[in-house]
Amino acid sequence: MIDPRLLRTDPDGLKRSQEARGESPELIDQLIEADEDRRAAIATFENLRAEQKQLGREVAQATDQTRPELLAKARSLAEEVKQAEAGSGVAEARFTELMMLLPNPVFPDVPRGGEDDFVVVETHGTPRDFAAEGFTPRDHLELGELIGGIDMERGTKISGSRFYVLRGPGALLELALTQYAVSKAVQWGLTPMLVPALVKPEAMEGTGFLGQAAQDVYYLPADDQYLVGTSEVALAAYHMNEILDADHLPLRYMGYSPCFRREAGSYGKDTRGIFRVHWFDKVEMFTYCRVEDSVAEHQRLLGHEKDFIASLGIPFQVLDVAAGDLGLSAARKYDCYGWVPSQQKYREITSTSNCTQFQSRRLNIRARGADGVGPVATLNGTLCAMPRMIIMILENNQQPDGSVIVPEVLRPYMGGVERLEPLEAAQA
RNA sequence: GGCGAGAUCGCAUAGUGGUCUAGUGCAGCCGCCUUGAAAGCGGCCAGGUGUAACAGCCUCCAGGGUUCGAAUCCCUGUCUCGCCGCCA
Repeated sequence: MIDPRLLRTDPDGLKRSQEARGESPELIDQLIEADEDRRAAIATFENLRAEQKQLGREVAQATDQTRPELLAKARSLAEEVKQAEAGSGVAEARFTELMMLLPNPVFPDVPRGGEDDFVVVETHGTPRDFAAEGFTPRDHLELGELIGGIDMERGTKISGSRFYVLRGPGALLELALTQYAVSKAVQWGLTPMLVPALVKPEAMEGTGFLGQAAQDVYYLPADDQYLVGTSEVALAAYHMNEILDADHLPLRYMGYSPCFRREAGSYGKDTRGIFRVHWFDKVEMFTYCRVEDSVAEHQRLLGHEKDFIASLGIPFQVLDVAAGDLGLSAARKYDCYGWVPSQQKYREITSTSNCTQFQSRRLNIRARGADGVGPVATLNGTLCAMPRMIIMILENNQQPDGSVIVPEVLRPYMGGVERLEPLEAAQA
C-alpha cells in the first residue's frame, strides 16, 4: 500500500512508475476517482451520524410529551444513516481493492524494462579458467551425486518433482553454511529469529505475496494458512499492528526458516538439480528503519550479501534489477548473481529489496518519534539460500577428480574437513 | 477436540442500554515551588480520518446483528487464561 495522499500530490509520479514497471497508468486515474467517491461518501455518512448523535441526546433528555415525536424523527434518520453507511462501505471497499493492486512506486533511477534489462553494477572475482586447468567442469548435480551429498531420485520418490534430499556431506555443508551465516549475522548486530513457516492470510497479504505472486504460494484451505516462500513474511508480520519506538530504529533481524514455492509457470525451466526447488532453507536479513534511512540501509544489506558471497570465494555480479521485474512490494531491488561454471553464466543467489512504506502500511506498522507517529520502511535481503549456495560451492571449488574443496571459512563448522571426496563406486 | 473464564486510551482498573464527549490510580511529559531533587499544586498524556487551523466523525479485540440509541444485549471469528482429552 502506498500513501493515499500521493494520489492528490503526485499523480504524475505514480503514472511514471506504472509505465516504468510496464503496468497500466490508467489504474492511477481509477484510483483518483475512487478516492474522491470514497471521501464524498464518508463525509455524507459522518454528517448524518453527527446529526443522529445529537438527536439521541435529545431523546435521552426528552419528556414523556416530546419523546414520541423525537423518536419518530430518529427512526427515519436511522434509515438514512444506515444507507449512507452502506454507501461509504462500498466506496471504501472499492478504493481499498484498487489500492491493493497498486505496486510500490519505483525509484526514478531504477532501470526501465523487464527481466533482461537489469544493469550490472559491479563484478567481483574472476571465474576459474577450467580449460587452462585441463578439464571440463561438472555440474552441481553430478558433483553432488559423486560425493554422495545430493539424492534427487529419492527426493522425487518421496515428494515429487523439484524435491531433493541432502545427505552426508551435502547435509553437513548446508548445516555449516547455516551456522556460518548465523554467526556473521550476529557479528553484524542482527537479532537471530526462528519464525513460523505457516502464516495467516494477513501476513501474506501484507507483505505483498498475494498479488502477482499468488500463484507461487502454497495454501492450506483446511486451516486458511499459507506456507511462506521466505521468512521475510513472518519477520514483517512480526510487528504487525504495532507502533514502534522511533528511538529503537533501525530494528535488524535475521530469520531462518524453510521456504516453499510452487514454481508455477516455471515448468521446464531449471529442471536439473537443486537450482529451482519447491522447498529449501534460507537465512534472511530484515530491517525496519526510518523511511529516509532506507536507501542507506539497502546499501548496508547489499554490503552484507557481497561480504558473505566473497568470503566463500564465489565470483559474482551485482545487478540493479529493472522496474518490470521488481515484484509488488519493492521500490528497488539488487540481486547478486554467482558464477556457474557448468552454465558459463551468472545465476541468482541473493536478492535484496527496499520496500519503503509498502509493507508497513499494509501491516499497520508505524513508529512514534519526537514529531509524532509516522511510517517506517522495511527491507529484506537474502543472506544464504542454501541450495543455490551449495551449487556455487560445488561447482566453483571442484577438482578434476570430482572432489570439492571446502571454503576455508566453513571448515570450522565441518569438523575441519578440507575436501569432500567422491564416494567409491561400491558405496554409491 | 470438549468445557469454562476473559480481551476497556503505556500499565492497572471502573463502567449491565441514553449526559461515556469512557471515570480513577500508576507511569511519562511540561510548568509552578526549590540551590538541586523529592513532595505538593496546575496542565498535558492513544490512534485514525479530516482541516489553512479549528470543528466534526471513527476506534472500548475483529466482523455481523438487535435498537431511535450499544463499551454494555445477541451471533460468529481471533487471541489469552484454566481444566479435561490427544500428542512430538
